[in-house]
Amino acid sequence: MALKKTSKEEILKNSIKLFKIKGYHNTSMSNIADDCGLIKGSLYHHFKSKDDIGLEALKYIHQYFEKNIFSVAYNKKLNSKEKITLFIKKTDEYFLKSKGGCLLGNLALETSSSNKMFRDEILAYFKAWENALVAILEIEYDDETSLSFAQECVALTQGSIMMMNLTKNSENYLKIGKKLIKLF
Amino acid sequence: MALKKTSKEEILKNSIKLFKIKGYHNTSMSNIADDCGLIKGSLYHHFKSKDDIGLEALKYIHQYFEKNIFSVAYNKKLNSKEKITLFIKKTDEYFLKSKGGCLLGNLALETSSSNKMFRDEILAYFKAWENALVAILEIEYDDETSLSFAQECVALTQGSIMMMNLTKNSENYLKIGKKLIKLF
Amino acid sequence: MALKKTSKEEILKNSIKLFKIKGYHNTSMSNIADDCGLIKGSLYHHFKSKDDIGLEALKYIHQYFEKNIFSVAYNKKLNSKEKITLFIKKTDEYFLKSKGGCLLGNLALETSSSNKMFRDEILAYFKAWENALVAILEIEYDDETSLSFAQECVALTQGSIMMMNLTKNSENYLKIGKKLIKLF
Amino acid sequence: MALKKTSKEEILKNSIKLFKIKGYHNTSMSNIADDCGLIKGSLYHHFKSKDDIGLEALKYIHQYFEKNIFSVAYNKKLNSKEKITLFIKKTDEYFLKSKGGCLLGNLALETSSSNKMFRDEILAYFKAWENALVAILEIEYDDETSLSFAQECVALTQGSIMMMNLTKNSENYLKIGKKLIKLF
DNA sequence: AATGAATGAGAATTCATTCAT
DNA sequence: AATGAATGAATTCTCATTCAT
Repeated sequence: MALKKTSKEEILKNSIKLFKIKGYHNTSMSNIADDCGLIKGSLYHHFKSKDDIGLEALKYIHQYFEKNIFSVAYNKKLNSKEKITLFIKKTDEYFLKSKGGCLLGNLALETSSSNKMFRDEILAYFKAWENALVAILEIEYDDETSLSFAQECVALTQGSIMMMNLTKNSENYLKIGKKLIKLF
Repeated sequence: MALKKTSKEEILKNSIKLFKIKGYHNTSMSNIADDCGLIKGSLYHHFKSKDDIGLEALKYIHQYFEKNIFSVAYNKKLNSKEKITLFIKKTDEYFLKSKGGCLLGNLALETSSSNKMFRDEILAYFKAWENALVAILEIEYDDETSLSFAQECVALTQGSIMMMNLTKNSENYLKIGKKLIKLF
Repeated sequence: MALKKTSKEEILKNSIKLFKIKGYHNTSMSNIADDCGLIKGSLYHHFKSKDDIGLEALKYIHQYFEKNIFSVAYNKKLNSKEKITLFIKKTDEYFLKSKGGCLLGNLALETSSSNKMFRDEILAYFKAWENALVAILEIEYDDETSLSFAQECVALTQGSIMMMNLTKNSENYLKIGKKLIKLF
Repeated sequence: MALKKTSKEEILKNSIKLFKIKGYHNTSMSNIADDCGLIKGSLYHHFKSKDDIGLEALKYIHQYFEKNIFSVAYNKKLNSKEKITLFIKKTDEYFLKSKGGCLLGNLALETSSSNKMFRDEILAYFKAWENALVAILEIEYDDETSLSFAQECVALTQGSIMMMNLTKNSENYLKIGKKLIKLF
C-alpha cells in the first residue's frame, strides 16, 4: 500500500553499505530493495536509476566528510596540533566503525574509468580532503611541502584502509594515524 | 578450421586489461571474447568459468611480481641500497606503463568480500610484497621496524596508484618512490 | 490544495494528442500525466483506467465529428453541392490543423484486434461517416452507387491522411478533396 | 541445447504476423519468442534489439513487394493493361491472404513519429509503390496525371485495407481493384 | 481533487554457461 | 579448438494501478 516505508536517506545508507561490501556492479537493485524492505520498482520512486543512487551515495559521503571531518581544518578555535589530532581521530572513528572501507576509494577503482560523473565526484572528494590537510599544514610548512605531505597522507590513508579491509586487521591502519600526528 | 588463434595467456592478458579498466563484475565474458576475437563460448575451452579466469588472472600477475620484482629482494648479488632502488624502479616501471592501476588492489576492494579464493590470492600477493620489503629492510632495521615500514610502503604504494589512476597524473606517485629510496 | 487544475476534457485532449503522435501502447499514463502537469495517480480520479481514457478519447472525437462535420449531411438548409463542399471543407480543416492524423484511424490499426470496445467505437465512427456521405449522395445517385462512393471516399480520405502524416506534405491530401467535389 | 531451432527469417515471419495483429508496441519480445518456440533471450542471438527486428521486418516486406509485385511494372513482356491487371491481382492476393493488413501501413501510423529509421523505410516502400504505378501509367498518361493517379491509388488501397481489416469484410476492398483496372 | 509512496507484473536486455556440430 | 545456437536466471527499468494522507 501507500504507507511511507523509507526515505531517500535510508535507501542511500543501505546502498552505501552494500556498495562497500559487494562492490557497485555486484550490487543489484534487487539487493538494495531487499535491504530496504521494498520491491525493486519502488526504488525508482526515489531515484531515477542505479547510477543516480550511486552518484547520490558518493555525494552523501562526500558531504558527511565535509561537514564532520574536513571542517575541522577550518575551525578557528583550534591550533594546528589540535586540528591534526582531531582530524585523524575523526577519520579513524569513521573508518574503523564503517564496514567495507571507503566508499569513494572503492568506487574509484571499480567505476572511475567507466563513469565520468562518478569520477568527477570522487576526484572532488579527494581534492577536498587534500585541501583540508593543506589548510592545517601550511601554518607550519611551506606550500610545496604542505601539498606533498597532504597528498601522501591521503594516499597512505587510502592504502591502509584497503589493507585493513583485506586483512580484517586494523592494527597497521592505526599505526599510520599515530605516525602522522607525531610529525607535528 | 580451429586455427590456434589464442592461447590461455593471451586471454588472461586481455582479461586483466579489462578487469583493471572496467572492474571485474562490469567485465562480461562477451567483453573478453570480443577483445580476443573469439566468441563467448570459446572461452570455456580454456577456462572453466569466469571466476576461473579471474583467479588465474590474479595468479598470473602475482607470479609476474614474484619473478620480476619481489625476487630482487632475495638477489644475493645486490646490497640493500641497490635492492631497494631496483625494487622501486621495477615497481614503477610496471605501474606506470600498465593502464588501470594494480589488478590485485582493484579486485581487493571489489571482490574480496564476496569471493574467498580471490581474497586468499590477493592476501598472498600483498604478503609476498611485504615479505620482500622486509627481507630488504631487516638488514638495516630491527624486525618490528622493518615490518612496520614494509607495510607502510605497500599501503602507500597502493594508495598512490589509486590516486594516480584517478587523477591521471603520475607526479605524486613518483615522488613517493623517491622518498622511500632516500630513507636508506 | 486541490486546485481545480484539470478537467476531464483537458486530460482527454492531451491524451488524444499523445495517442495520435506516439500511438496508444507507446503512450504511458506517466506521459499523459506529465503532459497535464499532474502525477500519474491523479489521473485515476478522472478515469478508471488507461483503456477508459482510450475509449473516452475515441468517443470524444467521434462526437466532435457528429456534431461539427457529419451533421452537415443532415442540414436541411443546404443543397447537395453545398453539403459536400462544406463537408469536405470541414474535414480538411480538422485534419490539416490536427497533428498526427486521425485518432480513430490510427487506433484502428493498432488496437482493434485486441480491444473489442475500441473496435466497436471505431466501427461506429466510420459507419457514421459513411452514412453521412450516403445521405448527401443518395439525392443524386441510386442507393448502391451512393454507398460504394461513400465507402470509397472514406477509405481514400483515411489513406490520404496516412500518407500526409507520413510524408509531412499535405498537397496530395488536398487534391483528393477537390476531386471529390468535382464529381458533383 | 544448441540445436538449431529457427532461422532469422522464421523469426521475422512470426514477428510480422504479431506486429500486424497486435501492433508493434503491444508485441513483446516474449510474445515473439513464444511464437518461435524460443525463450526471449535467444532472440538476441539473431537480432540486436526489438527495434532491429522491427526494421528488418519492414525491410523484409518491402523486399517481398519489390521482387514480387512492384517488379511487374518493369516487366518488358507485358503491355499496360496486362501490367495493371497483374499488379492489382498480386496486390489483392497478398492482402487478402495476409491477416492484419499492411505491415508498413500499420507501423506508419503507430511508429513513424517516434522512430526515424522506421519512418524512412516506410516512406521508401510507399515511394517504390508509387514509382511502380507511375511506370505503368506514364505510357498512357502525362507525367502529372500519372503521378496524381498513382498517389491516389496507393492512398485508396491503404485506406481500403484499413477498412477491410476493421470490418473484416473484403468486398469493398475488391471493388476498388476492379475500378482501377477499368480506368485503362 | 491531488499527492506521494508503494506495488507486482512485465518490459527489454545481458549474463554466464552448455553443447552439438 | 572454435563456432553458432540455445538456455534460464538475473539485470535495469517501466507499466498500470492502489490508497492513506
